[in-house]
Order: sequence, then structure tokens, then C-alpha cells
Amino acid sequence: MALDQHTLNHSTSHLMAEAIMNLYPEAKLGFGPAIEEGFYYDVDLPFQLTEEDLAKIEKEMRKIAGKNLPFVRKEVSKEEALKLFKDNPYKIELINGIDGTITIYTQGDGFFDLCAGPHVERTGQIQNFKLLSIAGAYWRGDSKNKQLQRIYGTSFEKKADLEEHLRILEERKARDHRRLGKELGLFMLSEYGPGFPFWLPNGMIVRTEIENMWKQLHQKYNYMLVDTPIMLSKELWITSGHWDHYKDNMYTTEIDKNEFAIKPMNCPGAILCYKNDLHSYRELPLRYAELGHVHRYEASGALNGLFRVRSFTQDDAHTFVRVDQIEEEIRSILKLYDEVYSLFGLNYKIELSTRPEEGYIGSIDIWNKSEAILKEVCEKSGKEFKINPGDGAFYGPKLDFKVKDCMGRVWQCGTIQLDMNLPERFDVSYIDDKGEKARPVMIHRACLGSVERFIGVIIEHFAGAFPLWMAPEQVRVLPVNNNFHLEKAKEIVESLRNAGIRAVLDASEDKLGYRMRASQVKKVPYTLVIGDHEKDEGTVTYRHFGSKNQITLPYGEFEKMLQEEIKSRALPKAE
RNA sequence: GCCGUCGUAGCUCAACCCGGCAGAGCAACUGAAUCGUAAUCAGUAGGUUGGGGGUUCAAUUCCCUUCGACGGCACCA
Repeated sequence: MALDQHTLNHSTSHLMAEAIMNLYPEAKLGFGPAIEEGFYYDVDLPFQLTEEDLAKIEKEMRKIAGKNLPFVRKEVSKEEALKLFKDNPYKIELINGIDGTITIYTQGDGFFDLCAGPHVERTGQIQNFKLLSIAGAYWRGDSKNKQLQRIYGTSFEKKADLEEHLRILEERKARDHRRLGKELGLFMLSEYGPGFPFWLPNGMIVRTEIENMWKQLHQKYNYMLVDTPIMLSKELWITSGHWDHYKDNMYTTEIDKNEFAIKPMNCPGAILCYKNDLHSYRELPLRYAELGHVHRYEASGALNGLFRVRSFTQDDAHTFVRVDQIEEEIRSILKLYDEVYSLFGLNYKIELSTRPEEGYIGSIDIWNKSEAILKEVCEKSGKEFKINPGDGAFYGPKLDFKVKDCMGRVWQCGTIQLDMNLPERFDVSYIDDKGEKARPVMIHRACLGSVERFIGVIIEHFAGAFPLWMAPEQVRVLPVNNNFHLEKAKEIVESLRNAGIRAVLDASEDKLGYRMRASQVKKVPYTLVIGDHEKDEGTVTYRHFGSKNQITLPYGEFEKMLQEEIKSRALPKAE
């Protein structure tokens, strides 16, 4: 019978723990669970482990595995447990927190560990593992506690599976958006502005295409585009409640002795837009969409390529609806999101986050009502979703859209947040059918989330080989011989440009093979080779990125094919 | 922010452990070759070794400090 992956990883962490205790008897073990793609163990040591130590630990692990010791479960009383682990304050803390049965697992030759199990039968079943990295991690995940050394590793039943996993790790490195961003000239980061990305010409094309698509779709869904100031008075942020909760993460300045803050959110701006007019119940829902450039002071250690930055653009929208319109509005948003994600071939899961334990604003009644509506709409939509209790924003419950890329990794992108608090704080209203003031509900929503992060995700998702519609360079044209084919190649580039296609001529004197390679390295979707045949017959011969095939077409057909592929925003063709 | 690692040419890396003229490939530039689908050949130029300080006759190398990046943790409206 095949071993359970989770159990195997967990047992491997125990095997590692024994190896560590054999090598470093003064070590104190913390947590050592299996995780999604492996396992880790937290260990408190009086010295710092190095990469070389990992090899030593691995060697010791193989020794223990070679003995093929049995994993044995044993129930113990709390007193016994406390005595067994008397030298380890971490385990004592855990034991004192356990209510029910306390179990330990031994591996046969003296090593034992506090553990609920289950485990594989014998250490000999653990053969194909690798220790990957060392990192700091707070005891019990609390930054007030001591930091322990965490060793990550992974374990598989079959050698081929371990190798495959290590290959995937390499593949991820090769697809890293920071690396591809550099190689393809998409964006850069500078030490002069940590966390503030620069968009380079190629990345600007990708970004502009995505934003154009976004604007078109929002127009289709009856949103109104607005743009609100990047800096607004501190007073506004006090009213919104952001000042109280996030002032440490906001950039501030002073103008004419008044305090201002750079916006970390677009909502107050949208609210001011709404309040600029008096609104009738007949007008609702009113949808204000904004590609809003926000700034947040993120902890230095949190910065990570485009995934976590201090300056980013939210594809934001704020919709003001009557309570009876919430359900339909949410449904319309779901449809819009579907349309966007499918353009990138991204699948997603929905997560509903509910009221946090503390620090929330507004009444529990309002929270419960909002949560119920979101849950109901999700259930009716037939989408897969789960609930994250206590994970909501301070002003309301939310739906998060977790996008899964082609490497199986999950990214938080879209969000839909119901907010019955801000309308109250800003005294937002509309005139109802009885001529009286009524309070609308505000829905905050973003589909891509942060445009920066989203582009980071799709760079990795497509490994830099973007769909034609957003590719920085769509066609590269290579004349076989500059003496005979250059004019024809120029003519083709010009025709393509006139047709709205981003075409580039490579008239360098290098050999064709060299230029073909250069084009492939830059992941240009279509590379044309123009020689005698093409010149004489009015055709083009193209090679699609990732394919070795050469296809010859009359020029007109080629242009039409590209225009259709661009217009439909098609995904790259599978080769 | 915390723990750890790292910072050398535009890029990828070597020399650092054990102090003694900072080197290679790619890219760039110049020249030759004019070539039908992933790297033609030869040459030239390119560096206050992230910044600051210290130790030393001498620092890329050792020490301190600071900034930045990376692997995690904590955080993520």
C-alpha cells in the first residue's frame, strides 16, 4: 500500500529530530509538523546551524533509517509526560496545553517525541528525502517569543517523486518573476526606492494591455471610471477609521500646517465622489471604478519582488447599493471576475472571511447580516468555497479569490468586501421611494488585487511567454540576408505596425540561427523569417514561440490570424 | 521589524576560507564572414569590489556599522 504523503513527511520530521538530538544533545525541539510540500522542525540551539550542518543531519538520518526502527505509539499520563520532557520548556508548554490523551512516539532506540501521530511503521520506509533550508521562526508563531531555527525538508516514498519535486523547485526558480522581469525588461527595483517598482518599457506594455482590458470590461459591466487624489487630509482618514488602525503603515506629510496622508486605500476618495451629488434610489447601484495608486509602509522584511511592494495599484471599485440589490450585485461581480480570470487561464477558489475576534468596528448584527448574504450568494453560485472564521477586514466580512496558477501555487488576488460601516461614518445616503434619506451599502472589490502582484503572478504563470494580446513584442522579423531581403522585411514590419501589431525588425548582421535564438530567448510569440521564397511569393514563414515548426502563409492571412488572436485575447496555443 | 545568508563589470559568476597586480562567459562596441530557423571568428572597451569607518606596510579578502537583496518568521486594510 502506498504511504500517505502527509504521514511520511511527518515521520521524516521525527527522523530528523532524532538525528538532530544524536548530533546535538543540547537541542530543544519545538514543533515539527508535516506541511503541504514537506515538513519542518523548529529547534532551539545555542549555536547557528549552517548549510553544511544540513548535510550532516541528512547523513545521520540515513543511518537511523538504515536501522529500520519501528515507530511505536504510547499513551502517557500528564505527570509522566512532564517528567519525560523535563528538559524541554517548549514541550512542557505544549503538554500543559493538552486536555485529552497524551501520546508519545518512540523510534526504538531511545528517541521519543510528544506527538499525536500517526506515523509510518518503520524508519526504513523513509528513504527519499532532502533537507532544503534553515530559517528563523518564532516559537508558536508569536513575534514576542524567542526565534527558533526552523529546518525545512521534503520526503517521498519513491525516488522519482523526490526528483520530480526537486525539478519543480528548479522550475519555479527559472520562472521567478524577479528573474524574468530582469531578463525580459519588464520592471526593476532600485535601492533608491525599496518596494517601489519601476515599470520598464516592456512591462509597461503588459501593464497597459491589462489595464485597457480591465477598463473595457468595467465599461461593459456599467462601472464609472474615476481617479482620486493620492494624498488627502488626515481628517478624512480619521473619519474612515484607517488612521486609528493603520497610521503606522501610512506615509504622511504636512501642507500649510495641516497633516496629510498618502492614500493606503481608495475608498474615502470614492465616497467623496458619491457624496458630490444627491442620489435617488433609482440610480443605484452606482459603481465607481478606479485604478488607484496606493502606498503602504510595509515592513522591510515583507518586501518581495512585485508580490509585496510599498507602492501599488489596486484595480478597485466601490459600489453603492440598496440592501435589496446586494445579492444581484455580488452575482454580477462574480461574473466579471470569471471573465477576467479566464483570460489568463487561471482557476480560483473563494474564501469567506468573517468577523475578527477584536478590533472590528460596527455592530455584530450588521456583521451577521453581511456574512449571511455573502454565504448565500456563494452557495447559490455553485462555486467551491470555504470559510475563514475571524479573518475579515476590520470594517466588514469579505470574499477572497485565491487564484491557482499552472504550477499549482495559490495567490490571493480578488476580493469582495461588504461594508456597512463606512457609509455610516461618512454619513452616505440616498433618497428612497418615500423621499427619505436611506443608507446604502458599500461594496469594495478588486479583481486583480494589486496590478503589480497580479502581473508578478502571470509572469510566473506564463513563464514570461505572454498571450499575444499582451506580449511586449508580438512579432520579430528576420531577413535571411540583409543584402537581398531587408527591404521586404521592412515592408512587412511596417504593414504589421499599420495593422496595430507590435512588430520589430532584427536587421543585425548576425547569422540567422543567432537571431532566431535571440528571438526565442525573449519569448517573442511569432518570429518571421523572410528570404527569397517569401519575397517572391508574398508570403511569410513564421515560427511560433516554443515550437520548432515553420509555417508559411500568404501575408494577408498571417496578419488576419494575428489580429483575431489579439482581438479575442486568446491564451497561448498549446504546442 | 526579527533570525539567517548574501552584495565583485549591464547580466551570470570566479578570486575571499589562508590579506599581496580583481578574472571569465554572455551582452556592448569595432572589424571580417552574408549565412534559411536556439550561440561565426577576431579584437576593443568595461570595476572606487553597495556606502561609511576600523585593523594592517598592504583589504574584494579580517572587524564594526549602514543600506539593499534573498530564504523564512511576524505583518498584510
